[in-house]
Amino acid sequence: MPELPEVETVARGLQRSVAGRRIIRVSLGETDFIDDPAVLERELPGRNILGVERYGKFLLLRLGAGPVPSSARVPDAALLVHLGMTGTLRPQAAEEPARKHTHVVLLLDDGRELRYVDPRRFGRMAYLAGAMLQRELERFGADPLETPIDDFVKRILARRARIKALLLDQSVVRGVGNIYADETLWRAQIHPAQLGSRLDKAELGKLYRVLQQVLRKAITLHGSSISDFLDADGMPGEYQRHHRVYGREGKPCFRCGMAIQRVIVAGRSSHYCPRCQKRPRGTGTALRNLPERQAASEARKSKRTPK
DNA sequence: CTCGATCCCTGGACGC
DNA sequence: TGCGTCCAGGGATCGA
Repeated sequence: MPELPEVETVARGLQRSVAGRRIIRVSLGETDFIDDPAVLERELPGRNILGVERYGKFLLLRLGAGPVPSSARVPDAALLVHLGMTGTLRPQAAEEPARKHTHVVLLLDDGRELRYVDPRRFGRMAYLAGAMLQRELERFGADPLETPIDDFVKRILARRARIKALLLDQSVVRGVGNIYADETLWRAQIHPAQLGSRLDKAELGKLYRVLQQVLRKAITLHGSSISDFLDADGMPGEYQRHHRVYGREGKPCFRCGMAIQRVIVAGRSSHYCPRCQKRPRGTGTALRNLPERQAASEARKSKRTPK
């Protein structure tokens, strides 16, 4: 579940530990999560890692020219790495035995290996350069920590989906995932199924501020370690101790004591307080996934799934 | 445009 | 102890 704060944590760690290093050799294991494995093997050896940045939920390893003539004009190039649910990217001593599910190993010029390990292979890796890289990055929306409030508001109001879906939509804002969406909505006291376009100015302002607060606080605590997230130094994050709703179904709301509920909104489990986050008063789709309706939906589902 | 459903994948939780 | 089953989740894709 690496989201923006976790990816930021990893990016900072890698910036410290591998920026400036040169990639000597590439070894691949399973490659079904790599856009084009052959391109990695061809393009990475000899390239310098200029720096490591976060871009939404992606790590961006900026790559230098490598062994091409210095007269040649080299387009911007980068290795994009999405950690999916269970991915880790860490430099390790070459002597250290490779863990199971190690799929990409980049041998560095100092003898260490930058290893990508991902049991579920929900991640993604791609080498992109020039216009291809540009086009790929443009698919994504605004960085929630960088974009001004007017732009944030404009992006929400331009759509008619539920606010939870909009926060998760990487083309609206990049980097927010299920945990931080739920935590933000609880703190902003907005129901996840509320239509984004129905939020008033005050609610949108609060949402914007709370989202930034939550993400910034999580970054300072090195993210949330739910199951196995570790930063680039192998250390767990601490933000999970600040979770108010995520993973707290049935437990009392920190604000009012009511039991936290979990429903499916936008296809994702969504945790919220039914008292603090008032249900949408609107019509139509906004009401579809409320708990009382979900019971009926569950019943229907199990009926037509015999075995 | 937005929705739900489905697939991908493995490990961990759970029931028996 | 050892099965089987379910579930988690981001993102791509497809049909409604």
